[in-house]
Amino acid sequence: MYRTHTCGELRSDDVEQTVILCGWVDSTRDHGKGLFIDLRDRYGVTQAVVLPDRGEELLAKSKQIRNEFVLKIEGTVHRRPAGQENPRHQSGEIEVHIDSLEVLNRCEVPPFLPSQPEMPGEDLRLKHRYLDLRRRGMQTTLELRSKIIKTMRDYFEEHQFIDVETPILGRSTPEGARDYLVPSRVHPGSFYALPQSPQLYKQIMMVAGYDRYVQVARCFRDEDLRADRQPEFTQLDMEMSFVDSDDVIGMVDGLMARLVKQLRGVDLPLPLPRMTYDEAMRRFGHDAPDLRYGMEIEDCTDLAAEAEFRVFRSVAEAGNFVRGINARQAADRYSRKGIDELTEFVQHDFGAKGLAWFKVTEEGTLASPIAKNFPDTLLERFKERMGGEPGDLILFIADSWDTSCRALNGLRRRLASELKLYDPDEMHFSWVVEFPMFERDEETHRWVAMHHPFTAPRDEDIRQLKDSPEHCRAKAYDLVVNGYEAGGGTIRIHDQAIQQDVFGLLGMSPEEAQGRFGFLLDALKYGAPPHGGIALGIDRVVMLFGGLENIRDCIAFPKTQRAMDLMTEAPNTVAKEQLKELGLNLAQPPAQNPTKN
RNA sequence: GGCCCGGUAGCUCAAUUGGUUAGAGUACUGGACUGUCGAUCCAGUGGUUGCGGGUUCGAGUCCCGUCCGGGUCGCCA
Repeated sequence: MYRTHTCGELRSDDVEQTVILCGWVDSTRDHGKGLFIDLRDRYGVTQAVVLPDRGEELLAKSKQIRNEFVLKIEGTVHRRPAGQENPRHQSGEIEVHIDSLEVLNRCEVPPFLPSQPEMPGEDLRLKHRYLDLRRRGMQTTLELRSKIIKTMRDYFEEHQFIDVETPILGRSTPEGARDYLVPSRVHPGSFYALPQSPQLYKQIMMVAGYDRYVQVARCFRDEDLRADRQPEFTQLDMEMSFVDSDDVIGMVDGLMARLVKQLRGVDLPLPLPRMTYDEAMRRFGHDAPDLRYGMEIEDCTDLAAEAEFRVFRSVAEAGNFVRGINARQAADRYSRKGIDELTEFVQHDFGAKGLAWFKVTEEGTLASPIAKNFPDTLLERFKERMGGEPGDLILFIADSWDTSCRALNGLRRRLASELKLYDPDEMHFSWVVEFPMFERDEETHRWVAMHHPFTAPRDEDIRQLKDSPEHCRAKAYDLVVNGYEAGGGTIRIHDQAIQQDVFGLLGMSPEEAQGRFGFLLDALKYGAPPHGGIALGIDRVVMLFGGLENIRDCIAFPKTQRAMDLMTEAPNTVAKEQLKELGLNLAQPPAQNPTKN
């Protein structure tokens, strides 16, 4: 028998029991005639003691022990001497007096210790992920992840969903993100694509009559990485038949309440609040606003139009916008230099032309280098519109709608973080609904689907599909948590005529559409029920419930910003024979393996 | 692809606006110690300052290039 207990479960009730524990050496404290060993596994840490009276042999053996050795110890559980309990460990009231000890495996001197107080560099953590995953923080996160997925599966099972796996090797559909491609050996020159999501398959499941489908699905997108984006990620993907937006949203509301109850022991009030896309852009400049704090955008374009200040007036006259936010009581927190940094930030990151600012003085007036360009009465109206109180810092962006949205959202997030306007433990759930059906492609000026081309328009917008597509809103909904898009979904088009109209708007002929999505269009002809669904980003949900700042910490084996796995050194070159078998020639010789530097 | 930050001992960091032999904590090695829990005390090993080039009497420090890690804009239906 390897062990009778784990390193996290012994308590004072177990005193006098003979036990066997296995685990890794977290640390040792050598006192000469005896020594202490903290033995660790994923359940906890138990202190084991080699007492001075247990003989030379055991003592000598125990002195060979080093950090991260794998041990099996046998001994008896004892209550610790009074006053020597360690409240930092759950097993801190007891210790195991070692009778015999076996080194199951040695460990080379590790590049870092799982229990060391300083966090090692991320590249080192990823290279030696097996050591990193021994850290308590990673264990906690992976346990949380497992619990979240279990809760999701239980919930959907209770609601009659059926878990169906869909192919990983699929077909490239040139909409959306860049595909990861897999060459076919059997069909030289042809490629599979890894799924960006199981979107089309789950719709086909609906046609097939499996009216409630769910899957924990791995998805792949070959785009640049971010703190919250990995090339390979996991979605909780679901789809339902005979439903409209409210049904899908309600189902996810229930799931979120279940998760919050299960993981935080709190009742989440339902239904979750909803806001339209237009309102989100107007009030927050972003389709996934962080609602843990206020600092909403106010539109002052009408006031700007009255100003002699040319920057403001010309923007207003050109049909653009002067909008601002009020950072309450932040006037003292941002010096002239600090505001210069904010200016550079909005110019550089969002292409804003500039940043106009006012500080509300003790006397209640607006102070700013540009204040002299405004009559006092107008300044007063700006202040009133922005709700300015003494000590506030008011910031304005005068620019196009898009740029002002982007810049103000950027400012809002940055200021909230710097001013600590939110409790990092708090979670705020909401929905953003009624997204536009289409948006203009900047380069080609053609309409492109904002979500995907199968998204259904709102019933009341179908009439204007052809005449004014820009006003056409979709049955689309995003779940937003703390300023992150945690998930998104739509009701799909099940009407052939509408689907063809949408394709037409997107500049796709029926033949072209047939070529790209023929299998889906065919399926939709054979009795497709009204249906819709949603996909939740599980990695992000874990990140949010875990209060973490990047998605890599939620994934056992993540990739770096350059999409490398530092442990396995994937991707890597392959043998010439493998390429030949696939009928592939490299246009360029492969680059030197970058990790070798 | 652009911009920003970082790379110094195994690890985490320091090193005066370019100036002596690049330091500290920790880990590691050896020794001491009967109750520690970030054990303590003593001693020791450990460096191509990511890599390549340049400026200079002199470069960890300045310049150019490059690689790696991170953040971000573009991108991500």
